[in-house]
Amino acid sequence: MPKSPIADPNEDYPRWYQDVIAKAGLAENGPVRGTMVIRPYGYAIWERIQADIDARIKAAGADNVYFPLFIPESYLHREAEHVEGFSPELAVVTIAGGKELTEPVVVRPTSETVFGEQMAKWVNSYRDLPLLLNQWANVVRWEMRPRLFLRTSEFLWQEGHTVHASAADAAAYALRIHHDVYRDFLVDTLALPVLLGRKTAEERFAGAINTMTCEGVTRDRKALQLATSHELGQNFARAFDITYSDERGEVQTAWTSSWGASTRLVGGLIMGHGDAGGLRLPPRIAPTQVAIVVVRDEDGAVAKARELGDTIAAAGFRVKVDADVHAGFGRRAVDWELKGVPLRIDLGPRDLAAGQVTLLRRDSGEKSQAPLDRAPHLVGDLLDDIQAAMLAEATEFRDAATADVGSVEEALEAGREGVGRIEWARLGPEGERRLLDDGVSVRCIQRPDGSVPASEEEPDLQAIVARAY
RNA sequence: CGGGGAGUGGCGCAGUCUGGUAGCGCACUCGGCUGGGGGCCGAGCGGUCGCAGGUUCAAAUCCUGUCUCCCCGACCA
Repeated sequence: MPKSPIADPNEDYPRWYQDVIAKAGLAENGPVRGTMVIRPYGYAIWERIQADIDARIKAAGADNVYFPLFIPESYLHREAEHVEGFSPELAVVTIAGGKELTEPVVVRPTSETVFGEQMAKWVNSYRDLPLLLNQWANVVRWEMRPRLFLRTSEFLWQEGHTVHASAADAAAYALRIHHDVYRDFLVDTLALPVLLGRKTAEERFAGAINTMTCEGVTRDRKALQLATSHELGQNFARAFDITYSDERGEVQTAWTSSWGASTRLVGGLIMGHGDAGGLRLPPRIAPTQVAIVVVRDEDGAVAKARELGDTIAAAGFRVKVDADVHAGFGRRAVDWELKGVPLRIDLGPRDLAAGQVTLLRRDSGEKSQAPLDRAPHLVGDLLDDIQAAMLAEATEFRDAATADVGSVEEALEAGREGVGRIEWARLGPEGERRLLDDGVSVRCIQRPDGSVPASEEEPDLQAIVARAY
């Protein structure tokens, strides 16, 4: 057995993560610290993530728009908590066109303020509500400790911004997005089981009255925030004067929400499913679902492989034929494994002689044979199986990493090792601060059944605690 | 900002202490042998040693200055 091209995840998880990104060709560091060059394979994954989330957002009734990258610095200052939260990580342009600007311009770290300013103009009557907008954009948050995909100074994301006539409408919509867009996408498409819940005051978005989160669990047993939805109350509506006339002609202040998910999702995918062999992609997100590998160019193997590839592609699957025989079989086998392609179909001399193909699942490593002419019909079921098995495995892993505990000290211990679950009433804000001193945070608060509570005051709430990325 | 390290072919590094023909692995190119899990042999391409100044017959190596990056601690999708 030759040495693995990547670090052992059990020995050095951070290095394993970097190795996977490099060897699978996902991304590289950009020339400026904290920036990221996303390579074709990584971007292909992001494009599929985008397409899926975008469809769900549209199904929830929001329309896409594009707002500017540059925001007047004064906008940020209009909402006190918002500036305070974002000031440390702002990139500010003070010189442009060779001249000092009279008012500095910030590179958007998020767009609540510009949206607020504009939406105030577009909302006049209760008939204009709800106003449901979304944009796909890049944002900049100057980070001290960047990590590819997980935390980069510039990242790509989607940010939704909505205006509603009542607190209840805004809350309901934010929750709807949380469930129908984020949770469903994460579970059904990325096969990542998530913990849903409310953020504590400590962890809440700057300017929000409530933040809801989807937390994933990585293979090194840390929590990773994968998507958030915020009820902004009337904080931004007041700051930007978003008002409307109601049915009786009385002027009312509106309620807003915002919600986002970023390129961090790619990091979540890597850390949620990857193994010692590299990346493992769930079939629904994999840019290439099936790789047909020609072992040797003999007896018309290449032509057979192409024919098989065409048949499978015609059935609607994303397939690539690897006829790059000069590279040697081992090299290519390892490469497809590193890239996490869910299903490999090998076509070698032995297969051809027997009129069969060799099937290899990336999720389990399981190898099997099937008649050549049957292969195309097996692909669909196999990919479905793999998708389901990956979700099941990840769920099992998460549950095994989770411990129910009864005291703050136990919660600290559990949170250091993996995920701890403790009654929120028992932990409380004091316990939360105690955990923070040792690098463990409350990832979210949830109901006993795992659903999102409507308020922190509900009885029997559970706090999920862990170390976080 | 505090503490620690590093700048040498595309990537990863040795050489620096003790100045004297710039090296190794990977990748790349060509040829051959191989071929069901990163295969082997041979031949090549490729570097003003971060930058500036100084010492010296001679500097990757010594001196001075300067810039940059990485790691560890305090913020974060």
